[in-house]
Amino acid sequence: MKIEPMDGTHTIDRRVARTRALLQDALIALIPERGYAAITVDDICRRANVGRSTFYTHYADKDALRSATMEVHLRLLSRRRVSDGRETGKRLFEFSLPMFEHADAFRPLHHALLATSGDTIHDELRERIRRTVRTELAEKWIGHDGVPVEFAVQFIAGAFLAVLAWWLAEDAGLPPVQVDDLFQQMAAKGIGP
Amino acid sequence: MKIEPMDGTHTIDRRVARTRALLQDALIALIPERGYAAITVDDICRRANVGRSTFYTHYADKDALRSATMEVHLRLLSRRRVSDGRETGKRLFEFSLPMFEHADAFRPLHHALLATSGDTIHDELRERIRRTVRTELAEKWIGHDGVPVEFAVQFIAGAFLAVLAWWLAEDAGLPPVQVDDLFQQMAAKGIGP
DNA sequence: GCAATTCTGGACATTGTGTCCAGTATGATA
DNA sequence: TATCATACTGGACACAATGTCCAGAATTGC
Repeated sequence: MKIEPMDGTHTIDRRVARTRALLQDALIALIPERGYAAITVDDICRRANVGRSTFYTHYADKDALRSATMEVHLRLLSRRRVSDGRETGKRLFEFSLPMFEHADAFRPLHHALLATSGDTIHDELRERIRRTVRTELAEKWIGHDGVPVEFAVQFIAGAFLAVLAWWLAEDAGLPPVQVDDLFQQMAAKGIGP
Repeated sequence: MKIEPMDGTHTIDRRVARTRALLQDALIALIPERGYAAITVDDICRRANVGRSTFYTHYADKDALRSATMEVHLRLLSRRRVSDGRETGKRLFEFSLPMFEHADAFRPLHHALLATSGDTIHDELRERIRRTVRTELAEKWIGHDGVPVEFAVQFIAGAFLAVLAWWLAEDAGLPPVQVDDLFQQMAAKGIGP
């Protein structure tokens, strides 16, 4: 197995490229079906029509394959962002549109990467939070500007869980009331002035 | 093994209670150390000083233990919210403060439940998004009202990923430009008028 | 105290992992 | 097209973890 040049200058053996592509595609195809955790190396190989021992000459394990797959596509994404000529400037969150566009173009991949099936540990809690937010918004929120309620639900629930996780990881202690204040404030007014 | 009454009316065998508590505590203690995925049933039992065969008389597998553990604590949370007498009214997101408070009171549990260690599938992407947001905010954002930059990073990154996942799951197609618009709008102005 | 229930440790079949190898097929190069 | 280097293959192996089962010991509820 030749070492792949970092700059992508010269091509690698066709067989290598073929095998890796088959394995990556197989993984992407399988994730929505059973969820990442339930997939075995053997599953991937059978789907890809690749010998199991071959798998291990390319990737150390299932996680390595996943990482490599992500790496390839996120690299594509960065390249696109640089080369598409939109001027980079003062507008906040310029990453978002290219990301949405890339996700749209590679739906199966991104769907696989973000599917709740990937890992069940957060899912129950997430769903619970979403339900709560949904209920509150339905009762007290006058949707405006054609923002779908469900969009707001996802936005708020996602932000909340991220903040909660961060706050718990940082032992440096804001008291609960204070984090909550920040959350309420940003949920209500956003990031702008 | 007696069936536990749904209403919690009468108590169960002391041994059962003891064993279950030991197992749940062991799981919570182990998650921050190795991450949920890497923990084996045997690990849990050794930590809890409980025979492995005993484990299986209480829970079908590791996931069942996790679910039960969450269930117990989320039940506590709902009960608290109802009974703490804060009037429920027009304010949005009343769930958040009780949740922050409960998380603070049961730090190890919630830390364990939300730790990125749980499952690695999203983590690389999450971290990447956070980095991007962090960079953009550092360059273009005049933090205000004493909102820590890192708080904003977590808030925005969390919201973005949740929205992205939802949009990909819903095949009903908003075009990328439109989702992005919604995202930008809500990130900037929040949910209020 | 006594019957009922739970805990225990060990054995077992099963599944998935990761390594290794000798033989075969295929691509790169000239 | 010939030849050499490299990649693929399938099967065997040791190992780790899962989930089931059991008979005996320990604890509990009454």
